[in-house]
Amino acid sequence: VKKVPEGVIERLPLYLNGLLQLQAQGRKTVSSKDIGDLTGVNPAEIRRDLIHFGTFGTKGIGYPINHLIRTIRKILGSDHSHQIAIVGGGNLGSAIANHSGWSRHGFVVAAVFDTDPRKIGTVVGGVRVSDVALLREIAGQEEIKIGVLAIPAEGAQLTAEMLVDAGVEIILNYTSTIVQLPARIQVHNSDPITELLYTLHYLTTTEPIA
Amino acid sequence: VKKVPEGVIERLPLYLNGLLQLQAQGRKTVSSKDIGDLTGVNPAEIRRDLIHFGTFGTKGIGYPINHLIRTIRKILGSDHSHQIAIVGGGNLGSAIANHSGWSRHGFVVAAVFDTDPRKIGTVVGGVRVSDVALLREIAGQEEIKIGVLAIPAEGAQLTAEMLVDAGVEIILNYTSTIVQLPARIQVHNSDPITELLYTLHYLTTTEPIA
DNA sequence: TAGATTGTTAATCGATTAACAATC
DNA sequence: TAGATTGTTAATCGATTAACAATC
Repeated sequence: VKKVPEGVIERLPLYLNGLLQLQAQGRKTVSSKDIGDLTGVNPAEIRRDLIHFGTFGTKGIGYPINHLIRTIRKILGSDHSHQIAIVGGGNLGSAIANHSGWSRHGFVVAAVFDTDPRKIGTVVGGVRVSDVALLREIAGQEEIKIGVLAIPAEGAQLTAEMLVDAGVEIILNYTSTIVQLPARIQVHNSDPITELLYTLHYLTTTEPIA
Repeated sequence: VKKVPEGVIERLPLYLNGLLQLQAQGRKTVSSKDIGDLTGVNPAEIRRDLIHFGTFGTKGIGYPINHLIRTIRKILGSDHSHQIAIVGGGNLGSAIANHSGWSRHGFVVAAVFDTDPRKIGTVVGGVRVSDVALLREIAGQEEIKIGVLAIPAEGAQLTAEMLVDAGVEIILNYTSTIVQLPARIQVHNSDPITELLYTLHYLTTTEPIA
């Protein structure tokens, strides 16, 4: 097994989404061109990406869709289940917890935490909200490796550290705070403002502020 | 002016966040090493990135923080205001509308849309929720160029097309649907599940499913 | 057989990193 | 002067794309 570039792994979920969409349409076979049309990725790049993991295609025909989906899931690790914890039971945390797609990809929302006594004990996304003070204990018990930060920016650093203490290895950060954590922890920043900022540069109508 | 690689533009918002954090701490000057420590980007890369836009640094000293922040804002286009529309007034839409950081970066939440008659007319994030049927009219009036999809996956494609019809050029898509739009439209996918999927591959504990 | 599409090679392109002279 | 840090060059590395023989 050779080293697989990070870029390849980043594109696999995109391919998976596209394949699931095509599968739902009843397709049995897909070509790299089909996937390319749907995802915007160059077909040659898709073929090159897939070869890292073996040869599943048939010349002249394409790829068997079910087999390809299974294979990508195995590569990504979404063929078995992963527990996640959501910190923050407000609008954002609720929206994430109620997302309908988790189970389809093997994720289980195992815990939701908040500091607000009025929220603790209520049910969000089918899970009872727990006090953040119990984070370490519960996250340990439930073998949670993935944490979602859906809280105000101020508490991000401290809460991220608590998650790491509890054994979490992947953090999805919805705040604009840049959290400082050990290098082994994967932090994915998903703040809408930061995500939109870089797109502004490509606005065609760069209206001058007269 | 030479062509600036996309990667550079993508990193600028990250630098900006880091700089704002350091500015809040009272710093007047920063080195590329400071920014690198905070953002995880190689200092040499930061210096190379900045040179695309001119030379603002002083050898032996570093960069004047206020000037650098102003410059990055100008490059990105966040030095003047941009109206955004949020489609979906549920938990996710509300969370996004209520985000405290919009105004700090020149964004104005100008409209929130929903299809649910019970939501239309209520106030979310300081904005009255409008019927999606009025999307085209209102988005045109308000000169909205940025739309956020905070709705169930099923409606994503159709709603995205409505946004484009109304003149929107940038779409932040929180659904897992891959939307098909003209190439000139910038779509940024921010579905939490898709974002988490690729991180799984790097989980240290790749527990086999015995 | 003719058309389609893979797997693979070759060519290009851009991004990353290290290193260091210039200079505050 | 000594230490720090930029701007810039050079070397490396990986990603992208086009092209095509192989083959269903």
